[in-house]
Amino acid sequence: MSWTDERVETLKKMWGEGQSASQIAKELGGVTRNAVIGKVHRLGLSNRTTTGAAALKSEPKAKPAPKAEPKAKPAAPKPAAPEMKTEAAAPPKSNLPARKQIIPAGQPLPPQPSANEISPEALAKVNEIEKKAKKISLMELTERTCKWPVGDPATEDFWFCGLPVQQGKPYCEAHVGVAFQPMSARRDRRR
DNA sequence: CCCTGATTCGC
DNA sequence: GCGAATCAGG
Repeated sequence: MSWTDERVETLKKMWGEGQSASQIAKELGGVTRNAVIGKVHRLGLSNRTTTGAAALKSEPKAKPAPKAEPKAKPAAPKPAAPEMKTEAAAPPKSNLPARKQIIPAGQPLPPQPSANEISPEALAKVNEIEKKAKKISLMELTERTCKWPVGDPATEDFWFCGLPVQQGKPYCEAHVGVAFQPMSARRDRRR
């Protein structure tokens, strides 16, 4: 595949929208995110309002002893970028009255702190995402699917969240929220 | 581990 | 010009 005007346009458009290089690559097809990034650079359009996870803190560090720089590099074209918006990829969401008491717990899973000392927000979030849950079965679990169990294992109404996990954690972001409590009220009862 | 962009360098 | 490999950071 080559960079036709069309493809370049799509690239520019998406990049401008804050899409990640991998997403753009996926969209275009036939190219990898590396190719996209490479092109982006060659095109001159680079830094936008840094996307999502990576490359946020890349700040040109002042060199402590920059005396060995015979090359003159006065040109520093840096037209101020009025774009100061952060990534805004919020999918439209509709609210539905949450139901109560979900997040049961299979058995060997999340330590549930009295199911009420949990951040109301976290709970709300869980209810919210459970509607989006992929509802996968035990065998469909992979290293990167949320392993949060929902429903009663003894029922047909049982499934695992299955959403993309939070990096490192076994659950998706929402479930991580209720699974890993900051530990506060529940002090050590053993001492 | 997964993801992100940045750079390098052989083609 | 292109992009895989590699790097750097979250």
